Amino acid sequence: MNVMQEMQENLKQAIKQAVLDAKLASEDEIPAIILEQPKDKAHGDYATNVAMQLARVAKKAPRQIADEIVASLDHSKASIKSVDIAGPGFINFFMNNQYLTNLIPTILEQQEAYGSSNTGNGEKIQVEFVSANPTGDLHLGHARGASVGDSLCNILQKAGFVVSREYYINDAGNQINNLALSVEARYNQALGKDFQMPEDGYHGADIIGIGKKLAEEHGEELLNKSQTEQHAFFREYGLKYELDKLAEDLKQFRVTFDNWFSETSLYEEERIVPAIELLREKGYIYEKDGATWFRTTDFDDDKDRVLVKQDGSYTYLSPDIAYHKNKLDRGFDKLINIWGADHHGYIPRMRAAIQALGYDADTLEVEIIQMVNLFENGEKVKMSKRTGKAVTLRELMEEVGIDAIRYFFVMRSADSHLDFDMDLARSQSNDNPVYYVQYAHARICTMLKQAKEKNIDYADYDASLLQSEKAEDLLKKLGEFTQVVADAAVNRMPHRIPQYIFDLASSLHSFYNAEKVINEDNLEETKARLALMEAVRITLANGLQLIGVQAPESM
RNA sequence: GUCCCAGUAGCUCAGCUGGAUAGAGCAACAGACUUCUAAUCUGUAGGUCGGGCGUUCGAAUCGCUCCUGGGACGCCA
Repeated sequence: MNVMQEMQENLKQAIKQAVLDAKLASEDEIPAIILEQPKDKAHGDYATNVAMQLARVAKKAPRQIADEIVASLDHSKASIKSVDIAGPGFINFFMNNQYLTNLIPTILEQQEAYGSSNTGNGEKIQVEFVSANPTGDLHLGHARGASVGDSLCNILQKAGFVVSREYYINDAGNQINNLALSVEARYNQALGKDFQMPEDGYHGADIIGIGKKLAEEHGEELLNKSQTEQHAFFREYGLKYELDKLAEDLKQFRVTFDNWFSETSLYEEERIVPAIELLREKGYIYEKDGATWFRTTDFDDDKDRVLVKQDGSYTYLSPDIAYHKNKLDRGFDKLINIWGADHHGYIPRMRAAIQALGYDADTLEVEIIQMVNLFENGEKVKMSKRTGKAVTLRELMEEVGIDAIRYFFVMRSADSHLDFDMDLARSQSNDNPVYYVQYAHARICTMLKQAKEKNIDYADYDASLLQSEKAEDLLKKLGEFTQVVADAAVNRMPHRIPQYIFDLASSLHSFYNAEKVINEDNLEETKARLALMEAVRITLANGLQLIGVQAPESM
């Protein structure tokens, strides 16, 4: 627990005690004390609505209850400076902000670790994200999933969860046959032959590239192989090429995985039949119309689902059940899947599987990432996988830059549709929020560098000299960081982080414009301010790290 | 037809486990660089929180209903 949380906890305890002392309610009638930070500073540092909540229990008017609570309150215990009663019955607390200065030594000592907590208590969470089919380039939707997924993982780790990042490779289904056929077609075309693309072929530029590469490396020699050999070759070659490219693009995007899980391995290790048989033993399987069905309607799905088709092959759900069983067998407490919005209809049957396997439905959480619309020159850019015209992550990284992409995708809540404005993301101007935050970091670096050049060592700073309103705003903001990270983790809301660091950067810029940090006529104050600046720098850098954005030392 | 997401300032969005006068960025307007980076700051203006009904001390937030936009409803993956 850091100084902020400790102080809030003390305050809550003091309020609770006051309620008891005033005999307004019994121990178990008291609701959880909620402290909020009022938007208006005139309403104090913290406020509680407990008097209103108790109105019914105590059968008194909220304001009268508030009066009685305040009268019983032990001011000395919780760094309370003064108390007000306002509005319909809010109790506003003005804190003795001396405690805030304790934050600076804490932050300077913890460095990269500042913001971490044990909120997750070591809970083991597996996060599966991106998992794009290895049949083409990553596009905007995947980029959003990658940004959100990776950031969420970072945040969870910082909040004390144990995280494993996983990518599920769909390398077994029909789409891989189509990939092989597409590669074959592009290879033949590259040799100048008239060769039609298959019906459900992949039209991306990457596959044309594979065809060309094969034509250069092998000439026409591949055509001498048998049909089966050719198909197997194109399949393996295409798959490897696509996977290497996916991993490379993601790595460049600063996203790496602990595990790449192959769907084919489920077949090779014969995990699918046992998974289905397990469900059969539990009575959730039946045969109808020559197919094998999973009775998902036992668990809130609107219709039952086929596992084995009439022709004996599996539907997509079968390996997926085996896969999730495997995940659970690996001992994770919680599974988080990050899916595109077009898969949301798939959630009920997957949760049914989790429950049929004997786990709580909420062992599996699915975070849905809503659609991304791309705008350029004020117009919506059409995206189509079929024609291969989609804007790829790679193109985007080259044109816009990784920092801006990652910031843009994480700054909005994932369940909102997102309009990605190419021109704004590309612009190196003050319209672009990512630069605003980075600039704050760079500004601090410049100040610290200049202090060093002037041989000002602030190791013996006295933080109690930071008494101005702007400095106090900054300190309060700094103190919130740990809680913000914990909330973002628990509620799976990575977008809280960009919001927070934007606010922190704003407080920094405001402070910077109001007060000169380096003032050689007042060394003591300078030292205190330099220490404050370093604390802000560390916090900004830690926040940026969580969302995979760089913290430049100069701009 | 059923289900999911969204509808908040001119634009893009926060706020949604119910709380005080609904916030931010951009755009608009007025100011601030002999000063540690003006990629900044200070201020002004801008709203029937899609509509209606309900729940209660109190609703952008919860419930019902309707409207609008997007998506999903395969023995595809």
